[in-house]
Amino acid sequence: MIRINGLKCFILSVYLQKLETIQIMIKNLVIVESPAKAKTIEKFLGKDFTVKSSFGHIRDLSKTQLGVDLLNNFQPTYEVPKDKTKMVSELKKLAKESETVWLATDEDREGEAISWHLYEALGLKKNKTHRIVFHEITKTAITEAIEKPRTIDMNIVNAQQARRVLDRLVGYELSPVLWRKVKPSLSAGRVQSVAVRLLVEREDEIKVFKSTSAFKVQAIFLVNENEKTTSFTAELPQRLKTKKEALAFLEKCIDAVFTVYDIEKTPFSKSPAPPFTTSTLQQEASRKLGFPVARTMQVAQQLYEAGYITYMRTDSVNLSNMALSMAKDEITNQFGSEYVKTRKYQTKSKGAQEAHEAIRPTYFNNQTIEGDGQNKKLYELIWKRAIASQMSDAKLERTTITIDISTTEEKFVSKGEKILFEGFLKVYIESKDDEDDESSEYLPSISKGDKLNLQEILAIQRFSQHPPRYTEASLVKKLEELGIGRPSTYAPTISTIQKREYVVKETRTGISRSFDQIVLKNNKIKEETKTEVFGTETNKLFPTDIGTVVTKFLIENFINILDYNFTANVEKEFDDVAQGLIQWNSMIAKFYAPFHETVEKTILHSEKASGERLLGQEPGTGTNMYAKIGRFGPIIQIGEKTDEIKPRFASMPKDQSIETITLEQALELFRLPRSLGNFEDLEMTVAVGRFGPYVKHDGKFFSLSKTDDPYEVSIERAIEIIQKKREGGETSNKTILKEFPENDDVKIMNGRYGAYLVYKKENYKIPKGVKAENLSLDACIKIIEDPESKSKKKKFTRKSK
DNA sequence: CAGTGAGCGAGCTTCCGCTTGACTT
Repeated sequence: MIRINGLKCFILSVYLQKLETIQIMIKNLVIVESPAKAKTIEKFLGKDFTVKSSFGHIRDLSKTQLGVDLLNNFQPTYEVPKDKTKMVSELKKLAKESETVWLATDEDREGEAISWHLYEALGLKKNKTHRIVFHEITKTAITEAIEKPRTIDMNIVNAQQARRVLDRLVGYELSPVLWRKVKPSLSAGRVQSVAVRLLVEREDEIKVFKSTSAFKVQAIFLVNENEKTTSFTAELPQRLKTKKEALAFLEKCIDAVFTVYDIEKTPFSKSPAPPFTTSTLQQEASRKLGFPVARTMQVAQQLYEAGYITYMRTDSVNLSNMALSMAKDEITNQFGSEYVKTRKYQTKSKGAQEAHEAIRPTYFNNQTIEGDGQNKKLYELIWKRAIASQMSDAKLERTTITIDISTTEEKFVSKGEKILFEGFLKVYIESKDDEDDESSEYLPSISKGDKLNLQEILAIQRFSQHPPRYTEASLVKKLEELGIGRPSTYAPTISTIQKREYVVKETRTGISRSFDQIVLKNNKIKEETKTEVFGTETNKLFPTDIGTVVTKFLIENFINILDYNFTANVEKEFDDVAQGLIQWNSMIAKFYAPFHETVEKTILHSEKASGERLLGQEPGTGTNMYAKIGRFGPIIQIGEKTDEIKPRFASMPKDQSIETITLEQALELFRLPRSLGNFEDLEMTVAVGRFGPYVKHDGKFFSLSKTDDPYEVSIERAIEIIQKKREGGETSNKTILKEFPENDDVKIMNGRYGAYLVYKKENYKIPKGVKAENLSLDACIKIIEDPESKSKKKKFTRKSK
């Protein structure tokens, strides 16, 4: 016994000793921002280095308070957010046990600030802390960085504090003004408000746009070539203003002789586009793959975490030397050395901070990857763009054929392009195959003086187009051009303005319109009127009534914040702070004094902004009817509020707007709620709520289906809906993946976030990597018993009452 | 969360930039 105990003691003491040695064994603790980056770097650095990540910022201003001391030089108060406390205390512990701490966050304003926050929050010691930076994740870059550490640059940190405090002051003072003057829960900010403004002003341009029409004239000629008849198209360079002019021109062409007057060949070359940044990736993925910007970022994040691509939130087009040589090798192997042209690109976008490389494949020899369709497609797009950026120019030749018309001075012109050397187009042409193959104009080999056979001449009425509405991606492009927002915020900004209901993303089909077409064929002129659908907008951003009213209110009262150059101007001052030329708090003071004065003035003197429009009078009573923004969104109001009269209200459906709704449409809305009669001695009423049309009975709600019209639905149908819902019981709208006959307390359900377990009305997470369908009852019970898998119920933050 | 449309009143909403999971029917 004693011996056994002794052995146990011995083992225990060895174990404890080992634990101790492990604890003091951390020589170097390196902290970066992203866990994926930490993993890569750890491999380069070897066992003397432990690499951890901060998961971005670790401290911020309070969410519920201003967090800026207005009476004390705008001194910010930072706190560690709840979801970061655990991670921060772990880092703190590790830092204490380490000989040296290396702060290796990004080399930009935010990165410098993260390092400073780490230094403060972890209580680091000056003599054992180093600040290092690298722009590319390669072994040489990292070892070089370690050889020249520096200290935290407080000027840059202060520039970040200025940025943070300014955004907080603007956002947290402007938003409450909107709550009072427009509608509660709205928001305003340096970035989002300008984004909405762009959409509102584009909509205004479209409203005042007057479409004009002119006739485009096209001739199709037939040519005999290698004993085959081919055709090609030529166009009149100028458009004809009226139908009369078009007719007169075609009449002149009757019996005319068409001769090749001139053939001109001009060589030119095309260069590839630089590799992707966040913004250009979002644009291309939207155009070529139809991805919304949020999806592009989700997929890119997965590619990054899997190690397939470099960091996806970047404003830089720069490639590391290692990447350049890998690309060169890959191009040489695949296409030959004549296709190689190593290029260094310069970032042109305003306010770029270039802490990272451009977005590129980690290894260029992976032309494709394993994974689902979306991941594969996005990866291949990134690969092609990066590879093409390192390839030689394409050499092309443009041919212009001018065709003489014997009966008039005008001449037809035909243009075509021929590729002499593909260069980078080799990579793009391959990708074009699966798209609709828009064959570039083919020009037959003809010579000067040749007579041409006319097949027909077509004069088609064409209309000028209004400026295009923004897509998510084109809005990002515009914001980037203005220097507003950062790679990490483009996608969130787009979703914020939609969440606030300033903007909706929609596909709206155009309207049909008629146009004239005149054809000359076989020396006969034929006139036709045709119809086409024009102006269809697919997945475009449209400003809502709320967005429009809020923007006009902000422009009227806070034009300097809504100014397209506001960000660019303050950025210049942030730069001055970063260089130590000015103090950050005096910069903020200069901004804040007049800004705050305007806020106060607006609260006191400005009228409520509701976008109110008088629609007309209610038939019968002659009472005024208005469309406006109410406390909960757009409404129709009948009558003004006085001491005696309470006006009547109805919410406007989402597809109608204050500006276009008619009196008749508005009156329709007051037919609801509508009583349907009794069922089981209780009244049924039909109305439209937040989740669409419903029947209310006995205090319960029953949704109408999409095919039911709330204005027309019958009493029989309503009863049917109620009974159907009752039969369906509780689980009607949940999908059960698997049940166990031997234990009906346990169920595997399929929810919005994937499969989960239900046991006696409690939910449990299924561990990652486990196929839910294959789980046995025993396995399920094991999961249920594991305290880790119990899903934490989120505290309901909304206060009752 | 299936109404409401004010303001004596209770209490709340909100910004921009860094980062990933956790979220739950």
